[in-house]
Amino acid sequence: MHTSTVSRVLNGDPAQSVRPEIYQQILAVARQQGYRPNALARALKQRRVGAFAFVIPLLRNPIWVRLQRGALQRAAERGFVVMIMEEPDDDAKPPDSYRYLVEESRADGLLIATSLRIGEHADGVSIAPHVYVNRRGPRRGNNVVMDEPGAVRMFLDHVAELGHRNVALIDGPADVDTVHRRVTAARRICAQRGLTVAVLHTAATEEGGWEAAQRMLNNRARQPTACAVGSLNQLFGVLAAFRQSSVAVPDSMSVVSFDEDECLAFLEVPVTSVAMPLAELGSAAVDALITRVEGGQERDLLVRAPMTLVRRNSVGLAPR
Amino acid sequence: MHTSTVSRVLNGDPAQSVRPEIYQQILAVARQQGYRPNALARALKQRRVGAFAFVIPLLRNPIWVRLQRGALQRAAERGFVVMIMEEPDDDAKPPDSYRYLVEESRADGLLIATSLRIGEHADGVSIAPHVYVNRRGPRRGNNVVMDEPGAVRMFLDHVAELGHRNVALIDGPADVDTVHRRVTAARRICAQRGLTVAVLHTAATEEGGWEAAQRMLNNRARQPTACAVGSLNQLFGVLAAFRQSSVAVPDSMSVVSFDEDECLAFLEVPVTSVAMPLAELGSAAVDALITRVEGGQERDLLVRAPMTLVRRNSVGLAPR
DNA sequence: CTGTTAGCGCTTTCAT
DNA sequence: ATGAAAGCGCTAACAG
Repeated sequence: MHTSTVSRVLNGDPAQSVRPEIYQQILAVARQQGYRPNALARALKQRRVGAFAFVIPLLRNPIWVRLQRGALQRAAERGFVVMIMEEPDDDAKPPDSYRYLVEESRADGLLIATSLRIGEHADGVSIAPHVYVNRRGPRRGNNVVMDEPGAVRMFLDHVAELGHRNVALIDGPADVDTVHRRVTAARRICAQRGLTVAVLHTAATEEGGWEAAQRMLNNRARQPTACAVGSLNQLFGVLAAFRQSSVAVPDSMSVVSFDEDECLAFLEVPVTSVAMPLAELGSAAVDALITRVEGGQERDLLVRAPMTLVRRNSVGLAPR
Repeated sequence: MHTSTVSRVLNGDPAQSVRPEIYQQILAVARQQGYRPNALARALKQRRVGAFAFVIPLLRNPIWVRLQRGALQRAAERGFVVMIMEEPDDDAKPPDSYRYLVEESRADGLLIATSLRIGEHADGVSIAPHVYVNRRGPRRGNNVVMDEPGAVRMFLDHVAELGHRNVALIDGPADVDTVHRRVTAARRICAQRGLTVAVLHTAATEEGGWEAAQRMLNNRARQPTACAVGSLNQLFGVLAAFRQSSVAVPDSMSVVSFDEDECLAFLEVPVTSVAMPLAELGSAAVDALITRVEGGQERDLLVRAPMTLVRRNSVGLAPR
């Protein structure tokens, strides 16, 4: 009287055709012996591992942990484990290179959040179920992103209301997808409202922020009075540059960060930020991937969870 | 002429008893068809998955990514994949609760870097191969840690040389193992040298750092003139508190961080830090775990890679 | 209701 | 030097 019956009981077979006494007995013995079904054997049979691989750039940027957290939690809820694969920030491999995880059936699908650049992707992951997180891949239907234009609008609404007419956007390299979307949105919205916007692309590091801020300050024409900064790391550089050049925040320059982090509240001038729904992005991506794995409808996803403007002290009235 | 032969060829069977022509042919076909052995089936047979689980607290603290990076890279070099398991910082589960990953044979072993507190651990993981990373577990032989006393000494040497006699240590809760080791070392070394040391335990957050710094400043007796701070997050709070109380850094107070991060160079007063060998810690932990999985000698490990004092501007001569 | 059987894709004796 | 066969631990289809 065995193994298959046990299997049925432990998996709660829908056709619950097991005598209650046996049922209880099996459960009891299993619990008592601390029995664990071997996930490998099960996966081998069912052709489904119950695991995803999440490819992320290992950056010193707290936003990724929020994203990870959202994804890990949702995956756990839905019975999947997630293995994080590092993408070294320097020499980034094409997303393609993680396909092997699915081919070896170590993973059922791929969550891809590399620092992928536009046009950089060979269309190679297509065979394996995958979803691009916070980036758009080569094909429609596999992308889940946040409302970057909405974030930009939130920044512009806030500073325009305080009288700013000349703004700047300090952000990462132009070919990074998120950056591209923010920049495009900024240009469009500013054009509509008759604001001028300076866009400064630079490395997503403290050093990069410092350099871009210098560049902005040295440009004589139409000095911006408000600027938004793409990442927390850049923000430190930007603030340092302003400090060094004695540009007072917010009196001469208003500053908004697109990365929210608690440390912002403790800086010399607490910095206002736009808090994006990163955890929701992570969980939405997992849901989307599960849908794909189960053969569901492919479609691009815009995470609609609300963003919020976290008002601190780095934004003020436009000078003069 | 089949499957077993193919297996032999692809695994480079030591008893290389395959005719060269067949050998080449198999290799060619395999490459051409993009054949990937199914890791599951192999694992099932060999009773070894080629995967580790790394249990990490998902904190907004960049030190973890360095540790992760070290571990992931080393694991990849040695043919293992690593899945990161989140340990929610609030309600931390006992390390025991990840044993199931090994029992289900999803992982060959566990790297445990939870915010484990002293005495909190049921001795439950013992069955599964595991290694405590940057923390000491209940049993000897499974711990790999860094030289925290060395870091403390580096701080004390540096400030003592500049004439400081009263120092403080602002760090996490007393029952966190790393904190415990730093505090013990600080007390011992200070006693030896006739320095006084104030120890302030607090939450490992900006808020915690702020609170502890206030507490330190409000204590009338023997004001410290130099303090070390356990984590980057706390550091922001500490600096904010000093700023608010008009305590000049480094003129009235020297500050050293035990977390190194590039952003420290861009703060209003660039902060000196002790840079710990975190990547080496990660890779050493992986090596140790592989040793255990392969049934090798168990022993505690102290990562000996050099620490360095990153001198910036937050440390000065003792006042008066 | 429950036991028997086959097979997931691979490695590993054991024969040839 | 290679093929045949068994089996890792599980699930699913089929008998009884």
